Amino acid sequence: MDDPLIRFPGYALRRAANATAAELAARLAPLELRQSDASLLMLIAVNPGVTASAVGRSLDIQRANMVPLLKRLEDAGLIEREAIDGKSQGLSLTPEGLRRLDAARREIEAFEAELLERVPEEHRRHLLPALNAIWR
Amino acid sequence: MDDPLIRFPGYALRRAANATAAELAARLAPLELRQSDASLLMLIAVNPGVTASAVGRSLDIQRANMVPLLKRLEDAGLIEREAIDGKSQGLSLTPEGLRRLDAARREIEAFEAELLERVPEEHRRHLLPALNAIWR
DNA sequence: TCACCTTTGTTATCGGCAATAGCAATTCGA
DNA sequence: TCGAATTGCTATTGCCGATAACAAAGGTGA
Repeated sequence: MDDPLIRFPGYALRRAANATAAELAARLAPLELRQSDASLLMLIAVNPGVTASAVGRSLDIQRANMVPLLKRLEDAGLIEREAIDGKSQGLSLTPEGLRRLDAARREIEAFEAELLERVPEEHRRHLLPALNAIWR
Repeated sequence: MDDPLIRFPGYALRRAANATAAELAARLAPLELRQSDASLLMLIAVNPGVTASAVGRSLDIQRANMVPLLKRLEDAGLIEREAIDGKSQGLSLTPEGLRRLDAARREIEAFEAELLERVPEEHRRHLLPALNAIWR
């Protein structure tokens, strides 16, 4: 059937994001991690002691939505929280969190490589800068 | 803070899609349309009499999820359903649906133009083909 | 120092989108 | 014609994100 939508970059963006989200989710599912979990672990790993709200700001996750996320990661024994002052809490990975992140990183690298392979060579180097220009 | 994620096309894809989805939603909200509504109307407009499941296949919306979507559009007086045979139903726009679609189309065109303007000229023409290669 | 504004973490709730499982009715095809 | 596939549907679930409101703590300027 005739599809007038395929000429819209915005539509293509939505479809591409949906498709890849499903694939990444499938890759991370065996590790019992969701995409947001993985990004959180990555960010905490390179910024140990970072505050919850700072991570949220960087990932554009609102404070309110960070709560269940962090709780799950903590319950799973992947992160630790330590009071910085009476108000803020510093986040860090547990050894198990680090192990899980290593596994996740392998999946993510494979996923990203596969994603890039799908786009024709002539367009490949333009993808990241174009996407970043849209939201950064 | 240090962000190791920005080098991942998959992450950029997710962020870009989220950002633009919010913008488009804001543009369509005054028309009381959601993104999925608008794409549905567009598809029905150029394929009058098309079947519900065919639209769903084209947009990758499962049959089960089409039901509330179509019901809302019908309740709003934007589409009509007509039995084709005992099993399928043909979809078409009402006059009001056509008017609403015209308004939506203006918003969408403006949104898409604005989106494209954001990406630097050298990358611009690569965006659509690159995205389509990812999901098509 | 004190009053005020901001930040942080939290609860509770909602909306949009997509997925799964299962069902009844109908149509299609070998 | 009979089994398989298709269609529309109900019900439920999960993920992600948004909003509103709150208490407690920190930061700041007069």
